[in-house]
Amino acid sequence: MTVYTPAEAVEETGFTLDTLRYYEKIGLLEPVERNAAGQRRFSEEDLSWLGMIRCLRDTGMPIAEMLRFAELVRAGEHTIADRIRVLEEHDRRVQAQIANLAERQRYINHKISYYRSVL
Amino acid sequence: MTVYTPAEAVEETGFTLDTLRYYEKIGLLEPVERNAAGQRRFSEEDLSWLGMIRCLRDTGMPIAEMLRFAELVRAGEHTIADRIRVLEEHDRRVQAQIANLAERQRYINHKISYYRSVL
DNA sequence: ATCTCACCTGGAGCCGACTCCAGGTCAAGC
DNA sequence: GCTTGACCTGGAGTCGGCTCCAGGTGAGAT
Repeated sequence: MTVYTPAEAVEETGFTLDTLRYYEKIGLLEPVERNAAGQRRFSEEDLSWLGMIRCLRDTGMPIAEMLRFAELVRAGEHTIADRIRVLEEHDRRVQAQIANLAERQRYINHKISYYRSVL
Repeated sequence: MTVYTPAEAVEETGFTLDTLRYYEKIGLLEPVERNAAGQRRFSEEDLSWLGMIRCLRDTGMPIAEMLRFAELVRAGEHTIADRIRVLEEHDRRVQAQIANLAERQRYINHKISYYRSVL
């Protein structure tokens, strides 16, 4: 049952402490355990959930949708089919993002080639 | 020398009219020609530059950097080597974005598989 | 002629996602 | 025992990028 101080959680997750507090405040993170002095002590579970958050965030999922996903997770096992649906849908968007970036990248490369040709 | 009405420019570029006006206001777009009544008439050149803008925007380049690129373009032919540098640098970031998305997508897919396994 | 509709302007407002601040509390090293 | 520094809170502020609004103009369709 390892616990992590705020500084360690920052280190592990790559989020700032302010961001972690913000996520807790808006309910993206369930209320984090506290020590006697009221300081946060993050659990392994918190960190693993934050790993999911990072993944969703970095693939462009808006906070509002992450909140909905968080509620599914909290609601228990019977929402697993729903969670799969959310993730599959998101996966498709990520796929589309990648395709779009690759397409735009081709344009950029054409432009670079053109510039090279007129140098 | 085809010209485009605002509505046509919207149609062609996929930007809203407000966004086009905003881009002109901040100097991302050079002052657009006007007809006698003061209404904008976009040139082919404007549209092609907007195509570039769309590409850079959709690949995540911040407006501040697009502005710098716009200045290079305005400054004339002698900035072509600099423009190549900007685009190459950006291309690398796009590449990194794609790699990152693909990586995150793997995580999402693992999660989906896991959820399927516990259904 | 009149109406409608696409425009125009300057400036305010909005939204998402943080980020910062003031003022306070504890714990641990010297 | 004191200082330093990591942490706490609620709430305000910031930032990027639009988006909307009020009030007005001019041109073409009925």
